[in-house]
Amino acid sequence: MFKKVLVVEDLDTVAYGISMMLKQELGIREVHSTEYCDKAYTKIEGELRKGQPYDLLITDLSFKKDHTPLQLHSGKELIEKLRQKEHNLPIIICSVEEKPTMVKRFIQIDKVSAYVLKGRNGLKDLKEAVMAVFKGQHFVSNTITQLTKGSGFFELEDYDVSLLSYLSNGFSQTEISATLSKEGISPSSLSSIEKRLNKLKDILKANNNVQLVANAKDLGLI
Amino acid sequence: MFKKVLVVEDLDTVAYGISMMLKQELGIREVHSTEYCDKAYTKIEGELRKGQPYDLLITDLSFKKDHTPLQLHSGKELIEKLRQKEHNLPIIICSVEEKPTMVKRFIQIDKVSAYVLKGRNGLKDLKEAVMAVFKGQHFVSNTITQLTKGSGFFELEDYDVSLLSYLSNGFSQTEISATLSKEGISPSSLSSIEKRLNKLKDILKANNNVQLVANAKDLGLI
DNA sequence: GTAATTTTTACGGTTTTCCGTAAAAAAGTT
DNA sequence: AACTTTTTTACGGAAAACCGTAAAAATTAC
Repeated sequence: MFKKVLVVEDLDTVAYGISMMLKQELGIREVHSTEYCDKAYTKIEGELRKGQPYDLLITDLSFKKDHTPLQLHSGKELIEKLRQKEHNLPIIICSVEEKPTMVKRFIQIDKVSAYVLKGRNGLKDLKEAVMAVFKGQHFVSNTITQLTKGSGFFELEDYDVSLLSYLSNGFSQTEISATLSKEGISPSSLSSIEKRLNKLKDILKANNNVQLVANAKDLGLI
Repeated sequence: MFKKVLVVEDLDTVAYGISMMLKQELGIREVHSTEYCDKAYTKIEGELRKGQPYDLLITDLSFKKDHTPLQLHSGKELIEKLRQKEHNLPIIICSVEEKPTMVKRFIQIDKVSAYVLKGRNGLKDLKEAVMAVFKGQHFVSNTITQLTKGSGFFELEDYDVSLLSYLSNGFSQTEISATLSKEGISPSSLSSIEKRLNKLKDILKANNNVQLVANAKDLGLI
């Protein structure tokens, strides 16, 4: 089994739970944990230089902002920086996000070994994942593989979410159009934005932009 | 210290972490946990009938939906049903939501003893909360009390909240005016409604109705 | 009871959203 | 290459939101 594992997770409750499981149920002796991606990166580099590198990285994706200034704001950025700097240790992502396309991306491009969905079986899945990865195998939580098959579920693109986000921040449609075209993001015309928003109103069953944003908030999309 | 505690939490990682902490650090012998609010309710009732009631309830607020049909969909509903049925055991909420008005509501109306924010200090806070509640005191995580103090915490009238609520349900200002005058609620004129909404936009720092509703959602006003 | 103040309502003008239609551009097919 | 389909953009009119001003009504003060 792995001997030295780093857990990156901002919720201390979760970090504690994972660490305990790794130690008690998998008998891993050295389990370190940190609440920030920046610290995680320096730790990984540091231990490597000491000649005592980590065997495995388990990381969350989203981290709450607080008042410490950071370079790396998400698990995604941490992973990308690690791979960019040729750190090849196996990585397990442990997150509540269940977007199939993202998961695929992580596994194919960033060579992530496993994707565990935090949920009713999160910890059991993680245990399985660690064992699988130790054998050189991959692991993805069931609920996600199910999602990739049944495509009846609606999934919004980042573009749509950003529109909703702009709206919720008080931008008018005209202002959104101007902002997008300034940033070279397409489509950017007022007309296209209206069309997208109409599609979203249809999906989220809203009569107007106000209700649209309200419903999006309720669903946790923004 | 409490002797018999029920933890209601859908993420097994979190449930595991909390349970371990309660047992190991606070020496609580009987720690049960469940992933559904419905089960939580029946357990509480059941143990009470057996004459071995729980001393304390620790519950999350939001639960992921899966394919088991449920009566109680959230911690809020569980708590309300318990109080309605005269279950007076102390309750600690442990959630990621940090909406000041909600927290106040829980403490004042539902007689919740503590509100712990899941975050970098979630587990430490929870430990403190349990000890405080055992002494008959209240506990609210720091980050939340900061929010209630800092940058103006406003008490809105029911009228204002109902306006926001109408908006979030897709009503136009004209429709709201018509509805209010039909129900004999004053003021009901379009002009007055505009004026109120302008005041609200001022208070909640919003440029337009869309942002207004978004911000109101963030604060848990609606 | 009258004056002063506040609240509610009314109205006009400008901007933005909302909604349909349609052209222009891009992407995909054969 | 020619055609079809999809995506993006353009435009015009109606509805709604936005913003200022001001009259009417209700409250309060004296």
